[in-house]
Amino acid sequence: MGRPKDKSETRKKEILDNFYTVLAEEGLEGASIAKVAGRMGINPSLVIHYFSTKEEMVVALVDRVLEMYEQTFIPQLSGIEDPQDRMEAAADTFFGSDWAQLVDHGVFYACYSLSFRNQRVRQSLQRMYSRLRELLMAEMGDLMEKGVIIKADPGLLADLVISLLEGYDFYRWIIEDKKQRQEFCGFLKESLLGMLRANG
Amino acid sequence: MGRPKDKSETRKKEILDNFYTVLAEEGLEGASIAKVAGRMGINPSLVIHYFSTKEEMVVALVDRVLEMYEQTFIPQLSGIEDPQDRMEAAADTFFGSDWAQLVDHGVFYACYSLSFRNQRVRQSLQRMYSRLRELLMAEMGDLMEKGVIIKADPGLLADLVISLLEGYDFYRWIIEDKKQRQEFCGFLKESLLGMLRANG
Amino acid sequence: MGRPKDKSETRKKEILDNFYTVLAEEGLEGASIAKVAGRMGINPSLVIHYFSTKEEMVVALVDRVLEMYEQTFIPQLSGIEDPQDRMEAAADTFFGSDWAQLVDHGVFYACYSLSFRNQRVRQSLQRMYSRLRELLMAEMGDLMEKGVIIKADPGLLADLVISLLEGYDFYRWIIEDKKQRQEFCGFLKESLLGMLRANG
Amino acid sequence: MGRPKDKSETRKKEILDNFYTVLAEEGLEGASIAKVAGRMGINPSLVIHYFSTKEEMVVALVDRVLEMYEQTFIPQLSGIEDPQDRMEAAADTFFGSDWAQLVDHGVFYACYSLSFRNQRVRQSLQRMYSRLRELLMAEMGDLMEKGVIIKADPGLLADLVISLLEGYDFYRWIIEDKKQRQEFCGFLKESLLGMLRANG
DNA sequence: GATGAATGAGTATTCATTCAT
DNA sequence: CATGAATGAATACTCATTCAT
Repeated sequence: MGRPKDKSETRKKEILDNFYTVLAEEGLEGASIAKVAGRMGINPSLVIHYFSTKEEMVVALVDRVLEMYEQTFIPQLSGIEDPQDRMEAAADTFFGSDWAQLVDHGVFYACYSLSFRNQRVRQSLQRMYSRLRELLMAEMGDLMEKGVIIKADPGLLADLVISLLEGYDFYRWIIEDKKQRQEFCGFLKESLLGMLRANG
Repeated sequence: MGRPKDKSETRKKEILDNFYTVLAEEGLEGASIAKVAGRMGINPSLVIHYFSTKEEMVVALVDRVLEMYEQTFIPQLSGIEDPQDRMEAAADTFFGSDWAQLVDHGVFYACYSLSFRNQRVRQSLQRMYSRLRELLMAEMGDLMEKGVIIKADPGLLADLVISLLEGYDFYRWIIEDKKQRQEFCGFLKESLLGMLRANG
Repeated sequence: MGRPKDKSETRKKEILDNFYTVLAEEGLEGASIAKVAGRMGINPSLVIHYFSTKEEMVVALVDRVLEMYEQTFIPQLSGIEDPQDRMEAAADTFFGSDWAQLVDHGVFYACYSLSFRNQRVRQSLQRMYSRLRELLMAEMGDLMEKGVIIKADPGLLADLVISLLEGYDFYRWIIEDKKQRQEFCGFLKESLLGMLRANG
Repeated sequence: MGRPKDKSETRKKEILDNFYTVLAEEGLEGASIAKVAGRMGINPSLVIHYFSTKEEMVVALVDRVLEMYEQTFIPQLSGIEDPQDRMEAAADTFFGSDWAQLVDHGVFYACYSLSFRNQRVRQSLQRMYSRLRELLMAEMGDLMEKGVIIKADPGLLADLVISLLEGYDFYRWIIEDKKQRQEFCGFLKESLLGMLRANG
């Protein structure tokens, strides 16, 4: 089945991989079709042959990056029976180093940055976060029912989790001291769990 | 006094203002010396006469932007006698629209983005956040003494406030619905205050 | 055969020809990619498409110029049976007007000048002169055996010939008077032959 | 006397010295008023204040360089009584390292190179060489009278000396091996003396 | 005598893209 | 599918020079 399409698909992926690397190394300002092609040892026109336009390539990359995020948090938020355990596993995921190192920080913020001028990029971002939010909401609802966490608007709770998570991601880069960063990470996780956990 | 220096200084400011606008409109990838000069109706080489390099200009812009932030949060965090009131005033500042609209979002994240490849930019960012952190720590210490907030490591509390603040700033852009955004803002502020306020 | 390569090669030659002319007319300081392209009615970026850098183009030009020299003295130093005749033919070549007008004087000294700051250019020059020296040495050895010239270190004799030749080339440009120049040329040739010819 | 003019003169000299250095380091293509001023820590406009034009500065430099040559060979060719000794002293001067290192090689050939496009530069060169020639001619005449050297047209002999000298200067740069260069130098000097010395 | 503002043309090089092969 | 020729606009930056102070 679909042999020719396969080749095209793998080529596209290959190109996006190299574009990703260039983006990580040189930022939005420094990323160019020529550099991507240069890294691959192919002709720049070939890159355009696959993506027809630089914008198309950028959008494809953003989608790929966001997909990577998605495919990480989806499996992590399931599979554990005990709700209390599951909640903590989720927190571990978000504040763990796997998640943080999943996508190059510079690349992610380049995408975010781009969303201010590129509507398609912004929509991709919104789609991704809305899926994450939905997942968190379902989770929250479940945990509430089981009495593990406070009873509140699940949507707002999800928003809270997301912003804390992103705030952590953002601020982590500012803290240079490794020990301080680790302490900060632990404290943030505890604070979040404390906030959610119903208590009396 | 200091007439000649004045002219140079005002010119530099003028250039940075225009650079800021270009950056807001076209992002890092689209910002160029020629465009800045074009907006001002001057010759590109004059821009270079003042900032001998594009990098120099970028760094100057970053410093200017961060200074704007700083000069906003410093005065806001003082002047109110009653500690309880002051804490709420601070929260209002951070989650209020003034703060959010102080610096163009795209510009701020362009600066942040740049910090991944430009050491000087990163250091400027770190300097700014370290000042904010210090201020918050002092504030926290004070509030703790007065028994208004929970007793905890003031440094960690400051970190928590900063990440919540930045998480809010980040995520706000994703939420398109205005009403949802407002609700989210209010909820976040309340959550923060709730976390800080000594439980009991 | 080799059609595609042909096109590239001829284009490159075409560019070098025009570069040569620009160099002759405006010197190293005045030669620019834009001027070369301008002469050809093509886009400057096309020049860079072929020689990815100005330096690369310069080096190619130098090699081409030196090749022209080489391909002139190689055939001249052979083909005549009688050794005495051959020696005089060689002298005629070096001090004749063909050789002198082979390569534009200004261009040649521009290349030489460049060799002080560009290692590759210097090496090209050295390679050319070392070939000329080898040829002369072989010739000298032959002439010595046949008793036509003095017996001496052939390497040193070759060096002597080369410096006299270059001294002539250099100084010729200083002498404005045509008649004086011709007399000087004849005298130099005779002096050289006298020096070589075993005295009596 | 002439205080203000003095300052102006020393300033000019200072500028030319720095220009010379820049020329030696970066060649004709790389030399610019800005770089000269940069080296001196003064404003580029000040350089133009003294020389009004780049060309004027270049011409002044050429004259200065040639003057340096002149002021070296003039004193060397006098002061020794015995004619035989004087001739050998002269040869020592020309083929000695002092003369060779007097003016940076790159700078000298830059000047020579320039003479192909700048009439004033060419004339300066011609003036210098004509003085050298005159001096040599007088010397030759004297030596002929005294029977130390061959009887021939002194003008042609002077031309011969000059071209051998310049050929040596030119070719020395090509020979990389130090030992070979020294041998070559000695051989050239001997050849010259042999040629001049009355046969016998 | 010296500085600094300003210009305008010029530099090499890079860019995304199109087209023919 | 892939290359290479070609373009034209853009990039940061340098240049010599003028002018006002």
